[in-house]
Amino acid sequence: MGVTKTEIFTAQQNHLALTLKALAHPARIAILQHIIKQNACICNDLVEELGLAQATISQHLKELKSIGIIKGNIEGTNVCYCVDETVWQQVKKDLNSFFIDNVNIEECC
Amino acid sequence: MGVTKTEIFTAQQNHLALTLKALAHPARIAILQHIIKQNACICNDLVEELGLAQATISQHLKELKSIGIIKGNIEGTNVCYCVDETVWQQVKKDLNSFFIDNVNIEECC
DNA sequence: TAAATATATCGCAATATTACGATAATAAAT
DNA sequence: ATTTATTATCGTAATATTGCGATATATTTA
Repeated sequence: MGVTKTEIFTAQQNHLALTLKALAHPARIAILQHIIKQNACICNDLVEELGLAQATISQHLKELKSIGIIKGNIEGTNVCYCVDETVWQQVKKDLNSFFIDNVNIEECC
Repeated sequence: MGVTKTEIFTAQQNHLALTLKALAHPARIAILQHIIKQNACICNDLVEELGLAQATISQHLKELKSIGIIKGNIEGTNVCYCVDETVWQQVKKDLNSFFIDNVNIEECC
């Protein structure tokens, strides 16, 4: 018990859920917003900007990387993070599909 | 430790994160899709459709209700669930804002 | 009133998430 | 080579999530 039963859902449902989960934390939303605002940024910028420990920021970056929505380029001792445009657009598309495919909503009963 | 530090984020960031979290489970995505497909449905339909225990479905419905995206009308011993159109549109708008306000994405470094 | 039906809630066990200090790994600068 | 700077990973504590059986609640039917 206590484990999500992924086997009873479709690949699409599981994938969308994983994507949403990766985005479903205020720190990760803030990280994405900051990366986009600055076009790119290094881990330490986020530590100062958000006021979370370096280990915590690094962990959140890892989760965002896990769905591919950001990528990091090594530049000396820094790692420069930016959004992966292709994945970003795909996520946008997946969410739109979910909301647009289901348009004819009527009120209840 | 181990608790999300909501106080260091904006209300908008926290709200979007909560919304995404409520949607970030395959069962809840499946529930929403089924409700929309059937226009409305009762809890027991979902139990049979998804193959999760009645208590589990009820809990997932509660989480969806917590962000207001679904509402339930009591009809005898049944509760008829459907999407709250206003909230649905608002969620759609919030997500669009997040993705559309951040359009000029460039590749990294 | 009693039985049947549908849903919600409680309590619990298994697992996952969140945050952080400590430490490792890597590259630049001295 | 050693120090400095940046990031990743490990280990751990606190908390949250997931799923389900058992039970409570509420309405309908017999």
